[in-house]
Amino acid sequence: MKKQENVGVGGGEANSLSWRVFEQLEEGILNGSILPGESLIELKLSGELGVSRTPVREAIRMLEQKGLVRLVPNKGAVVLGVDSKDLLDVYTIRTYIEGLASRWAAENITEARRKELREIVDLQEFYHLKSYQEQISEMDSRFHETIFSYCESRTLQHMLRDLHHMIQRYRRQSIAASGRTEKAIAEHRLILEAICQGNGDEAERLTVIHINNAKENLLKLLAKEDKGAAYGESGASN
Amino acid sequence: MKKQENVGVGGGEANSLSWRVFEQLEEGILNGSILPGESLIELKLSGELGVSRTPVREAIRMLEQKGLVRLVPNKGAVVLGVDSKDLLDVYTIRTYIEGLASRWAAENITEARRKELREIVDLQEFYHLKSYQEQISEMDSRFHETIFSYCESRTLQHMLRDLHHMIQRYRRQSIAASGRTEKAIAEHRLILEAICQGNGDEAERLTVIHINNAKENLLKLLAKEDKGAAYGESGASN
DNA sequence: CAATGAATACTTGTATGCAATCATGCAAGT
DNA sequence: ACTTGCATGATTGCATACAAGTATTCATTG
Repeated sequence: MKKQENVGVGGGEANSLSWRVFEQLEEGILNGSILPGESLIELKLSGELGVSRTPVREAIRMLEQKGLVRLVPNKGAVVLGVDSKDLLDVYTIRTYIEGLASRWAAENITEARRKELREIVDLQEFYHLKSYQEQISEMDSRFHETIFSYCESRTLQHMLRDLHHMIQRYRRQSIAASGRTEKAIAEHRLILEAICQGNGDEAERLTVIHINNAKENLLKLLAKEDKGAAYGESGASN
Repeated sequence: MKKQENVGVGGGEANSLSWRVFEQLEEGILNGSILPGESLIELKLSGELGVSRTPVREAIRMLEQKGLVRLVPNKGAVVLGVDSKDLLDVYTIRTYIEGLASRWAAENITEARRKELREIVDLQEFYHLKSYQEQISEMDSRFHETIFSYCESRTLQHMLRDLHHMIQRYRRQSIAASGRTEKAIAEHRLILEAICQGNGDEAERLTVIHINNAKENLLKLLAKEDKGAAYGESGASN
């Protein structure tokens, strides 16, 4: 038991087929191209993806642990998907715990982290001025993910990562022409400052408000959708 | 070669070898019999458990999704385990979201559920009078699990189930001779009443307090442990 | 004796084969 | 027409086979 120097896990997930299949299926489920109720048939998938059943099986097992499919005895893995109720639940849950992540991030702030976080918000502002919607959304995700990577709680980070995965479809589709972008960036900046100052109370308070605002936005969007409007209008920046 | 058993698909998850291996490994990791840093070698495990590599692999993939092991390219799956920092984090996180589960449970209360919940607390009290420690703990788990099965949020339930899994070792070992049992049952009863009355605010408030108390208890226990005392004394009932 | 390089063993990743189980459809009988 | 029983096919669960990469060991050489 000597030899340490393992592969840096940061970012680089395993490059195995199992993982690629998993990510592909997850993506499909979360962005809606694989519909809830659908059955994932190992043989069919392995044919379509050009791999054998083994990686497909493993991917399906992983999806099951994530709660994205349910294994039904002789029917295959039936897709559960994420409906609008789930979406709202996720936002509510985030209201409850993402503030905690900000609090902990504030408690664990370092100079390098201050710099990194600030850069993200600056970039987001820059992209906003340029109206680069795609990048705005990208920075939005980065901001939140960076914060909870600073919280130094494996458990909380894991939970938040899963939650963010679940809502990525909504986030991506709601990027364009957000009336809230400007406000959201301002909120990000406030949170940023609180975290940089190591003010956990304030960071938490502001984050809760921020996510509540995002949730209100989602509610409006869902109401519009119910009235028949399309999906991709109104605000992102949650 | 090995006994084929009539295994079959029956039950989908519970009966499959993969599932059993998964549960066995999970149990081992969470109760500390498989130590953090240890490598799970597929061939070794498949030999020890008398199954082939396939179910072992699948179990390991599941553990990875749960964050209990980390797959290292050519070293196998290295166990991450749950240290006391994780334990505390879990309690803190529960403080933030388990109240939400109680709130939602209160909002979705029905007559049948009132009855079921009440029975659990009654039983716990009964076992307390009889000093059946094992059953007290069992009812403790049942109480909380039942509540978040009523919250009707797949996501929240999933998250809480995982959290409870993570701390099951502590809960089990801290059953005996809890000075807090009586107090905890009283708190359960208060929460029960709030939920039964559909009073979400109160249910949430009481639950937060309850879990905070349990957390304080854990802190005391960990402090004692640091001073060299054994693990299994003092309070359960979280 | 130390260094180096080749052989070996270990470990995972992927594919395939086989058995068990369940769903489905069809035919026969009442 | 409705039910029952059987044959067939679909699908999973598990085991094994094979390939590839890596760590380790050991022998050879300077």
